[in-house]
Amino acid sequence: MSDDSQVKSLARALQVLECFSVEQPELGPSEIARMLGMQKSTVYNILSTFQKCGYLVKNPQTSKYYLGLKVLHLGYIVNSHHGLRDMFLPYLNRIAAETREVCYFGILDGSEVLYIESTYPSQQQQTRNILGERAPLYCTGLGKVMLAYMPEEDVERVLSGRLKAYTGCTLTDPNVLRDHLEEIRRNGYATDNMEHEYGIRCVAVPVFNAAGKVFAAVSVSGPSPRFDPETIINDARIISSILQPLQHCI
Amino acid sequence: MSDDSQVKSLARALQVLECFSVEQPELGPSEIARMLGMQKSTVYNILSTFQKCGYLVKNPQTSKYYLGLKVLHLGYIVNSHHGLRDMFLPYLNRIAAETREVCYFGILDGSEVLYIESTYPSQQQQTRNILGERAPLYCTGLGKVMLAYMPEEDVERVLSGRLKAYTGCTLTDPNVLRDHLEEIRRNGYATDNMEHEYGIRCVAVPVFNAAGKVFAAVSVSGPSPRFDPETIINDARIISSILQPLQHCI
DNA sequence: GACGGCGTTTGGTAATACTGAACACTTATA
DNA sequence: TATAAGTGTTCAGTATTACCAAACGCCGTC
Repeated sequence: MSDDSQVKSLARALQVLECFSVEQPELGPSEIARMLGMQKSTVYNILSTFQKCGYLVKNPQTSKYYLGLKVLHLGYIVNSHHGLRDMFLPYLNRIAAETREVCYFGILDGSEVLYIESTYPSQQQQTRNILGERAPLYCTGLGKVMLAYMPEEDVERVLSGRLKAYTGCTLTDPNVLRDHLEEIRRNGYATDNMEHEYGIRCVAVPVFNAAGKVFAAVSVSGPSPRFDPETIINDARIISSILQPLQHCI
Repeated sequence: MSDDSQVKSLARALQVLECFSVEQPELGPSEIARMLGMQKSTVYNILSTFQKCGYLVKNPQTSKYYLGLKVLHLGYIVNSHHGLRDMFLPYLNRIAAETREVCYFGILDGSEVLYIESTYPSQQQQTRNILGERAPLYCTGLGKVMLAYMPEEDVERVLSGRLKAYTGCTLTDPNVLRDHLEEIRRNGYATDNMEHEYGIRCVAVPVFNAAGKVFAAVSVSGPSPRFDPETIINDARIISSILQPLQHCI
């Protein structure tokens, strides 16, 4: 595992690939070279190789590059291998229908929530793809409920990191958060009181694997006025009962 | 664009990445080295670099590698950039509900259909993720209806390729297919009479971009007995009318 | 206990990826 | 209109480094 057993040019190339984002889906050699402090021509060679292999596509209008459809296929293999989405989707649909709220399914990936799927109470309703989106653990319902059931050392690593305040409601004091996690464990579910986004409240329930460790969570969320204490308890109960057959079996 | 302006080590590394598939989601250095005719230690270095960057994960049980969650994020960016899934999903939900059949949405990618999304008539119904799956053009409803509206030279390139018979119903004679495409253009929709999978029939309608070129298609499919001639015409009409607002606007 | 499989480590050399400058081109400023 | 600053692209030389090959330790089986 020594550093010189790594292919440095590949690591550099992957850095280039990671410059592409939702905010900046199209980039040229100069932009990337500036972002990474690399040579323009070096970036160019990397880009044109990715293009030749189908991972990047060149926009002939702008001469810039964007991520190609080939990466979708890789994502498909991942999903198929994990199989989580397919396994959970029918349950998520039921949760959205019975709570009449938008339902989210996310898994624990390092110190972030990785969103896998969302479902909606009505089929006609406008929806959007969230696969691949990420959010912090400490300020989202999904994240906090996973944090509450994670090993202490992992929790401390998260709490000792930067706790950015996304809204005025975000809990950024590690001590307050520790007490809050204790309360979540008592309740068996977490709430998100507009800690990540203004006006959005949510209720989240953990999902445990066969080894008894939390690895995912399911939430319903919506406009804050709808989420009074009674609704929250009721929704948590609905989610828990629907997810029951999936607990401790993966 | 000469071949030596490419980063060869990157191209090799991407070859390694492409060895992973739905059928073989977990691979070790020896297996990959055999598949590609490369040196075992070379592959090992590439694998461990991908691992360090998060694109591969090592299974500690087997010491083999599998695709990590990071590639999902790249897929998310692609989707967000293209935005097709989000744009089409509400319409696909309506199509599934009104035809009471499973609805598929695929786009043209080279000489294949790339499936983007599927929707189901009932929300509770079991469903599966198809994003990233691919199928040939000449023997699927989605593929044939796109083929019917593609430029002649592209059609000929597909027809001159290998036309594998997936079932006894698959059309493998280029001349028969040419006539068949003419018929599809007359009808405005394509049918798939168990040409790709036994027992499955389907109806597919093309989607055109602002430049008037076909770039995607939508189909409904199901068990063959349900698809009598009358139902087919009716379903085609339903799909066309629901998709109407999306035609020629992308 | 020898063999064959695996993933991993190592050193030396031949391949090659990066540097840096120049190119052709567009856009915007003077 | 001329200049300047930006872009993507090309090219040669050099210093990096990625690959080859063999050996390692480990786990099975024969």
